[in-house]
Amino acid sequence: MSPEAQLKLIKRNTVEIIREGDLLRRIKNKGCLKIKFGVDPTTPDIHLGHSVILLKLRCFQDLGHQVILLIGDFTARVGDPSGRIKTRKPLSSRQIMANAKTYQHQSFKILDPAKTKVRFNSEWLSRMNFSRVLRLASHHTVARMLERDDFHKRYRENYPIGLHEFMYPLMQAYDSVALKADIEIGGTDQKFNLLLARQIQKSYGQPPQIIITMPILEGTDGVEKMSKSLGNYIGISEDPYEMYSKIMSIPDELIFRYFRLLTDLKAEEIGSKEKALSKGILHPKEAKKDLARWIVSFYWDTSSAKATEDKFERVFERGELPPDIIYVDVSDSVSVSESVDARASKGDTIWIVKLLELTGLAKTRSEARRLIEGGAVRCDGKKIEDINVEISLRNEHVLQVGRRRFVRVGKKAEGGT
RNA sequence: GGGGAGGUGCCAGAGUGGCCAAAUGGGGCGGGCUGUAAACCCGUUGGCGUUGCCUACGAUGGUUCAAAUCCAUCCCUCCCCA
Repeated sequence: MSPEAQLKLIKRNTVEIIREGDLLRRIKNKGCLKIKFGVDPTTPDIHLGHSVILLKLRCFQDLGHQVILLIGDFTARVGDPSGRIKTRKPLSSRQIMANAKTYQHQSFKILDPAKTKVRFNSEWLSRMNFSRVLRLASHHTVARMLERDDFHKRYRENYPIGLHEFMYPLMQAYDSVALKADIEIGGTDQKFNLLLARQIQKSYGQPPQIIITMPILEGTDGVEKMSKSLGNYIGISEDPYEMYSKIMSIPDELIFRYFRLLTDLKAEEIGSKEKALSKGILHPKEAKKDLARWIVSFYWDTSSAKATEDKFERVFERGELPPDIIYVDVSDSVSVSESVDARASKGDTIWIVKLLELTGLAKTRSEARRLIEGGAVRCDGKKIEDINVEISLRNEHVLQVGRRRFVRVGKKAEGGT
């Protein structure tokens, strides 16, 4: 593909490319470029927010370039201060390695493993001695470090900044030196770090990398960026139904942003959907279902997407029971049941509050009580009004908490103790 | 090294001897409305078979009939000066 045509594909969805001219020139001169993407293995789960970048990397791979997935196993000991108001807790190296492995595994849902090189920055960073660290640090100033938005904010608001945190951007920059990266890609929140790497590369006599920033995807709340710690994320390894449901719960305003950033649909196609929606021809819910179906098909397959949609329609559009309610056998617990209360000593019944806790529908008994008091609990479709209800276990029951959480309970084994 | 200010629930932030499981806001959860969207309204938000009991306001110990609140020591953070 011609360099110009490549550039056009690469540019799609990017926020900024510094510098575009360099990129074009490098494609012309080198052909195959090394694209670095740094991964922070502090959280193991990849979500759709990450996938915005991973999809772009996939695009590079399809154009014949080489992707380097850089696992920041060493830097994870510091933790990226980006956007943080607090210093991060360092993880154990065992935890980091485990996360890194999961990360790799998940990223291959998008990336082509054959065209992905995985590297760990402990390879070079752990071997840096103090004099080399000093040399690296001498290339940057405190004033400029404090220009970084999050540092600036923390400094101004009297929050602590660990000195080691200042090293984080430098380490990340040095990774680019070690890898001789042609391009580094990251979210817009990484711009400072990405730019710093250019400067450091120059100090080390290397041509500065081209940097590409990608938009930060909003999470299911539609406001904050998608992240696990905020609990507004959609993981790419979540089961299809979970994934589908979460997509259906995003605010309408996000539908087309998701379409653009997360699907391969042609811009014109997305545009025409958008037009149809604003004219009232297309119901937002239908547009969202299209989106959900597309995404689930991408990360799983079309048949599970279809099955998931059926289930969704059944449960939420028609109010029927889902086809695959998880079954919990509570026989053991029944026998152990503290039959302090005479009512419970019949042996074949179980207190509803306890049952909710056992099935995991409530984390604690107090929570179970609250749910019942709030009118959220149903047994076989009938609302539970009384906190003291004993559920007979001679038959199987369907327990429901809220609108979408179901569990079948029963007693299977004969013996027990 | 010297001086000063602080550490409260998931977060922010009141409370300075009993009326405090701790105001208020945010977030979460649940209910209503709906398209499982948003907005809005209501309830709830430490544990426990719960008109009561237990554990909790940085940590430990003390004063007191009674401590988030007073005292001592320790740990941590911030500011100013050097």
